[in-house]
Amino acid sequence: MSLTHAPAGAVRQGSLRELNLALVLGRIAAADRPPSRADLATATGLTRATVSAVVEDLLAGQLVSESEPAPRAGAGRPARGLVLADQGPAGLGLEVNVDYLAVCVVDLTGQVRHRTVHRADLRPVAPADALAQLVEIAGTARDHAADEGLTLVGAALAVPGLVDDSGVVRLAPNLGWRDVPVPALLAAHPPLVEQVPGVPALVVDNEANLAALGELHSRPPGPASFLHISGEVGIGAGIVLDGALFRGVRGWSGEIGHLPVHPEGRPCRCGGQGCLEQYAGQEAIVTAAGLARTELPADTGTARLAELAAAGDPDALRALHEAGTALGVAVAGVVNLLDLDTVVLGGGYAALAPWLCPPVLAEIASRVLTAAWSPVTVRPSTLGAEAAAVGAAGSVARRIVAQPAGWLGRSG
Amino acid sequence: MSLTHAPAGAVRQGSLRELNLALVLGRIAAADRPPSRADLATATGLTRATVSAVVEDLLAGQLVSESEPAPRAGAGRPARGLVLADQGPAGLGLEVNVDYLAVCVVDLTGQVRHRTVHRADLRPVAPADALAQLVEIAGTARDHAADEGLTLVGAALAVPGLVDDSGVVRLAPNLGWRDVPVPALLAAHPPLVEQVPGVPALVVDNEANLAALGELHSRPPGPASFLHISGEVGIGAGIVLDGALFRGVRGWSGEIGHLPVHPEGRPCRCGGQGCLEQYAGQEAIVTAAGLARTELPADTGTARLAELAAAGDPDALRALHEAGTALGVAVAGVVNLLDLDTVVLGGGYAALAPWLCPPVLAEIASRVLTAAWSPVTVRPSTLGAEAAAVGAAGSVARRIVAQPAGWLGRSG
DNA sequence: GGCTATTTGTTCAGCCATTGAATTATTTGC
DNA sequence: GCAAATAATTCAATGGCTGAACAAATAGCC
Repeated sequence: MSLTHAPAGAVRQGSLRELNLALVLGRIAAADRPPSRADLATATGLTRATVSAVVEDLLAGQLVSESEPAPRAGAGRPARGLVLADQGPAGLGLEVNVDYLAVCVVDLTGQVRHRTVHRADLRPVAPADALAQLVEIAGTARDHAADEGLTLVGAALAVPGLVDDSGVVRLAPNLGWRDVPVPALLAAHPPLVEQVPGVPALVVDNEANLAALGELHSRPPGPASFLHISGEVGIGAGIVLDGALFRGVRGWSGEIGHLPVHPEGRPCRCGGQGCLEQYAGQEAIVTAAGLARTELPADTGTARLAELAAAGDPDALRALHEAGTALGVAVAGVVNLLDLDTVVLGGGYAALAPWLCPPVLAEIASRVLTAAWSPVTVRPSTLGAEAAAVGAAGSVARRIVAQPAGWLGRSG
Repeated sequence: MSLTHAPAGAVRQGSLRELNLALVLGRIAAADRPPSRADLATATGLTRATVSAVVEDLLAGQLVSESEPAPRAGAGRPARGLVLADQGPAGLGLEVNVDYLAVCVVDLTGQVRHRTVHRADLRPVAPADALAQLVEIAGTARDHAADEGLTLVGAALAVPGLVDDSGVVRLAPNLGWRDVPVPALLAAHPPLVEQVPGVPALVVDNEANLAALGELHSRPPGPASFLHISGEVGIGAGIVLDGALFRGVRGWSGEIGHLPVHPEGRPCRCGGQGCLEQYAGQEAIVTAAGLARTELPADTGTARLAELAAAGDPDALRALHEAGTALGVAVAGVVNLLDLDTVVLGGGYAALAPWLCPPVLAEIASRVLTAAWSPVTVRPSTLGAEAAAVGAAGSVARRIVAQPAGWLGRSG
C-alpha cells in the first residue's frame, strides 16, 4: 500500500552499488539460516554475478564471513553459507539511569559481546561527572572489544528524559537533569569510537525509544509495528511503526504517561489531571500496595512488589490489578488509534507482567473495536534490565547493516 | 535521524533511471516556482546532462510541460521553466457517504478538474446499486476528463468505515454496510481507468484516511506529520507521519472515536465506556444542544449548530464547549503520544472549528508536557465537504508523481 | 569406478545511465 | 558590438549490472 521510498538525494552511478550492498547484507542479516550466494540472488532478484561481486566487497570489508556449508539434500556443488561477521564493526551502547550506569558492545549479529553495569545513585552526581564515569567504563569496554577484533563505529546513549535533535537532554526529571549538553560534555574526552561516514559518532535518545529498538532487533525479531512501554518512575513508550522507530516531530513521542485515564482524577505534576502515571507509575503502584516509599533504588520496589504478588498478598494484587486496568485504558486507546497488534511491557513492568497482562487484555477486549477480529498480544520484554543500553548498541550495529557503504569506503 | 529507506527489491540498471525520474519530477512538484533544468541539477545533485535527459523523458510522457521563462535579473540565457503537465494522467476520486455520492478528477498539479456530488440518502440503497450509480457518474466524469486531455490512471474510493487489505468494506456502520466486496462489485462494470503498471486500478480506503491525504497534498502543502480528525456521526482520524499516511498493521488506524475520555462514563456501542464519540460525536453534540434528532441528512445538524452558535445560543455554545473539551482530552493524549504539532479539524468539525478550537487548545495546553516549549496548532481543514473524494483522487495523481516510470513505460 | 544430472560460483563481453568537459545557445550590461 | 554570464546539449569515458557460457563440486546410478 505504501509507496516505495526513493532515496532522498540523487541516485548516482555509485549509489547503485551502495543500495545493493545494503540489500544483500540486509538479506543475510534477516535470514534464519546462512544463505548461499545463489539463495541471495533468487531472494533479491539480482543476478548471481552481481551477488558474487557484492559479496566479495562485503567479505573484504569484514562485514560477512563464510560459514560451514549448510547440508543440503540432492546433488550439486555444495553452497558456501554467508553469515554476518562476528568481527569488524560493532556498536557501543551507553545508559545513564537513576540508579546505574550501563555500557555494552553489540556486534553486527546482534550479540552482546560485552556488558558492564555500575550500580550507583546518580541523582546527586553532576551530569559531567556521571558522563566522565561512563566514558571511563566505556574505554575499558572498547579495549575488550578491540581484543576480540571489534571496532566501535558509533555510540548511542540512553537517558530517561526528553532529548532534542542536537543531543541536548532537555529534561530528565528523575535524574534531575535539565538542558544538559551531552555531546559537548563528551567532546571533552578522547573519542571512544572510530569515525565512519554515515554513522554518527554519538546519538542521544530516550531510554524508552532505545529499549523499543532493542526489542525490534532482538532474536527472533519483534513484529514490524508495536508499542513498547517502559514502566519506571515515569511511563514512557517507544513506538515502532513499519520496522522504524517513530520519534515524532521533535523527537518527543511516546509520552504515554500523561494520557488521561481519569480526566477528573488526581492532579499530575504535568499540570493535567488523572494521567496514567498517577495510577500505573511505579510510585503509584507501590503506594497503593501499602509499601512505604523508600529511598532504595527504584527497581527494588518492583522486585518487592513481584515477591508479594507471587506470595498472594492481597494488597499487592489489588494494586497491580488497578494499575493494569489504568494501563489497559491507555493502551486500548493507543491500539485503537494506531491499530497495533502487539504491546510489549518493558522496564519495571517486565517483572510485573504476569499480573499486569490480564487486566490490560481485559480493557483491550472491551474497548478495542477490532480486537474481536484479530487479537492483540501483550507480552513482557525479552530483554533484561539494561534493555536500553543493549538497544542503543544494537541501533548502531544495525545502522552498519543498513548502510554498509560508509564502513566499506572509510579508508578512501 | 531515520535511515534512508532503500527500495525493497533489487536495484538494477534501469532502477537508476526510475529513481531519478521520480526524484526530478518530485522536485518539480514540490517547487513553488517553475524550476529550470539547471535549478533541478543543483537541487538534486545530478549533473545538468542527466537532468536534461530525464526531463526529456518526462516531457515526452506528458508529465511535465515547459512554461513561460520566469523573469530573472542579470545576464545569461533565460531558463525554461518546468511545471507539472495539466494534461496526461489524472486520478479518479470516488466517495460513498451516508447522504451523498461524490466523484472528482484531480490532475498531476493537484487541481480538481471535475467534480460531481449527487445528494441522496444512501442508507436504504443496496451496496451494489450505490456503486452502480457511482460508476455511472464516474463514466461521465471520465468522458469530461478525456475532452480536456486527461487520462484516468487509477481510482480511489472513500467509504466511512473499516476496509481490509483486499478492499472489502468490513464494516461501515452508518451506511449499514458489512463485508461488501467492493472490488468484485466494481469488476462487473466496464473499467473506468486505464491500466498503468505500478498504479492499482482501485484502492478502497477509509474516508478519514483519504481526507488526511487530501490535506497533506493541498496547496500550500500541509506539514509532514499531523492528525486529521473527521467529525461525522463517528469520529475518525487520519494519521500522517513523516509525509506518509500511517494505516496501521491491518489498515484500521485512526479509530480515535473510541479513545476513553470518561472511563466510567456513558456506555458506548463499541462495548467500552466513556468513549469520545459519546461526547463529541455529531449526535452527541446535537442532542446536548437540545436539538431534536432528525432524519435529515447528517450534515444538516452541523450547519444548524453553527448557525445557532453564531447567533449566540447558550445551549449550542455549551454543547460545543463540552464537545471541544472532550475532543481536547483525546487530542492531548494523541499529541503526547505521537509528538505532533498540528491537528486539523475536518469533516463536520470544520464548520464548528471556531467554537471547538479554543477548548481543544486549552486541554492541550494543560495536558501536553511539551506544549510550553513548542506550541501545537489546531486549525480547520482547508478542503471542503467532499475532502475525502478530493484526497482520493489526489492520492492517485500523487502516485504517478512518486512513480512516474510505470506511466512512462506503459506502452512498452 | 565412471558417467550424468544438478547446483554453485566465476568470468567476460555487452549494455545502459551517469559523469564531466567541451560546445552551443541566448540574454544582459558596458 | 563585444564580453560576461547563464542555460542547455553533445559526446567520449566510466562504473555497475546483465546474461550466457564456463568451471567447480557433489549425489545418484549403473
